[in-house]
Amino acid sequence: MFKIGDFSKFTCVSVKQLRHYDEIGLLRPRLVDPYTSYRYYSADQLPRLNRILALRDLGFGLEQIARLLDNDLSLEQMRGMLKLRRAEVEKQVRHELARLTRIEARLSQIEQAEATVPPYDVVVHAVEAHLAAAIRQRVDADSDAVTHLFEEVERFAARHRVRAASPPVMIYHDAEYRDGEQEIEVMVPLTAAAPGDGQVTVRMVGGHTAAACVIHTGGYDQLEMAFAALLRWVEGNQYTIDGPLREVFLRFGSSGEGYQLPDAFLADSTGEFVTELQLPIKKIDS
Amino acid sequence: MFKIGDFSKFTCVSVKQLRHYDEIGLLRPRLVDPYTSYRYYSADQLPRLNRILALRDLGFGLEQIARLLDNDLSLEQMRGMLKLRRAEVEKQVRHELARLTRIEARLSQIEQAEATVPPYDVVVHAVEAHLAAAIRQRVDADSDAVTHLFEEVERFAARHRVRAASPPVMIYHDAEYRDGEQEIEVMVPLTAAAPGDGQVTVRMVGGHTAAACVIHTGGYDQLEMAFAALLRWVEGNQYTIDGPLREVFLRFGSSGEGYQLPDAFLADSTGEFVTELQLPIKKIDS
DNA sequence: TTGCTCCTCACGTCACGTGAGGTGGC
DNA sequence: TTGCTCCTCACGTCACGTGAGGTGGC
Repeated sequence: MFKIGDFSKFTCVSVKQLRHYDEIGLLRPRLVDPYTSYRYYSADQLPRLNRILALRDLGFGLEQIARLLDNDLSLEQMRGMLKLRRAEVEKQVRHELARLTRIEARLSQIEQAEATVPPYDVVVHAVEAHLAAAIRQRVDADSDAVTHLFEEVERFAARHRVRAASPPVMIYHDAEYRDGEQEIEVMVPLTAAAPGDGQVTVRMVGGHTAAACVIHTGGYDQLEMAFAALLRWVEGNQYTIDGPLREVFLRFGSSGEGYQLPDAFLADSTGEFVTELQLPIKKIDS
Repeated sequence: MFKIGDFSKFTCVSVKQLRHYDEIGLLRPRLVDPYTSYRYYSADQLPRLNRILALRDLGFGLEQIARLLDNDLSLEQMRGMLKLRRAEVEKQVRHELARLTRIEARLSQIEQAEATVPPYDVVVHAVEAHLAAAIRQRVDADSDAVTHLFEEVERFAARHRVRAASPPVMIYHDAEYRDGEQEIEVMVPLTAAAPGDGQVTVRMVGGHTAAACVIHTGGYDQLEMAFAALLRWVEGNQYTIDGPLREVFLRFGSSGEGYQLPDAFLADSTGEFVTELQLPIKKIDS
């Protein structure tokens, strides 16, 4: 029989750890002195402790280990648990490797002089499907024509009283980005369906499980830089493009911002334009 | 300006997360209504939020991110942080890969019929250096000669009143394991130095930063199985042997157990022998 | 007697998730 | 008025580490 300190010393398991295992019932001391509450461990308990440590080293949680030890399950079950664990660890490794790639990408961004341009932070998030009033057309994306199209869909939504409190969106349906005239779709989100007319279509706009996104602040003439950063990120991180580019107009002046608050809160109404670029992506090889 | 729910929705950041970032001062809402305590966020804040999310995805902690954002440091500093982070993630990956190897080893142990033999749980821990009274000799490790040698060092330690409360140890100095006569060293730990005599040497026994260890319960004639399991584990997990095998006699009958408690606590004195095998190891390629 | 070891609370960790219980705006 | 959204506590997570404050054994 060993006092906790000795047992701790030659097992290389901290006293606190042993007490913790006692507390959760994972490894009870063979004997506890009723007067002093001193814990006494027997050499018999070493195999169990070692089994606990070995399973912990495989990444099992203590509660799970308790079940593994006490139900003493069949080899087949044990094999199942191990394979599950293996899958989890493999996933973890993939995750950390992807993280490494992101870090490398960021480092090389610093190495290159591009660090002197405003830095863009690329973030991956989902894009929800939603109902929208939309107009799709071939126009010059830089022209006033786009503004007119937005006015049209906004008028449509206002007329039917179905404008949802989310920002307007523009989708670039051509694979390539900006070269004069191209196929774009302007739209505003709706709270409920309304009958379309000759110009405006009401449709569900599909979502994406993952899109690489950047926020661009300032005029639209510099959106190209944001898009370039987005493309570099997507390539550098082993993704491939999986859908048309979306532009979300988070702030674009005071007009048409039905989803904004009353004047009292328009503290930032004089600020610059804020636009999010969303590029649907998927992992290469999956 | 957006209410927290809307801001949450199109950033794909949970409301609770935004409140948390507010609480720790990482991302304060542009405006908080003094009457309702409602939080209002501005589109201006999206770049900062995206920066937070991007850094978090690289694995930085929130407190660290706060420092990175508010001190806005030089490119050189940022590069240093990233390289540090990269090193940590690489370490993490190596750790998870080693874990994968251990899981694989355990799986293949199950696949082979060896699973029917008593399962040994191999654990890696340090072996402390310590002072000991020792006798080193070429003898047959299975013979009574070993017992006599232990009696001798125990007598020596008792005579000088320097016996430490740790179990006796035997070291196999030959590279190979058990084949009749070999070079072994028996020893008991001491609390203080004492002058050696013709037979007994007093010396510091070196420690090891890592040893693969198994607990064997039962007679010594089956220790070979434990050793075999140890060797398989060491090979299967890409380690190489880095020192002589050690046998620690954690329980070996009631005699000579000066580190045990009075009779009242000898509840397990009739139990089987308990022995730990310790094989110093190091990682291949490091 | 003095260290040394042991004990039991109790709190901290990290980034939120999950209710409980209550209020403001359409 | 009824939902819906927002608010503030407060507790839980996971495997312990770190004191604080006190006691038993040589």
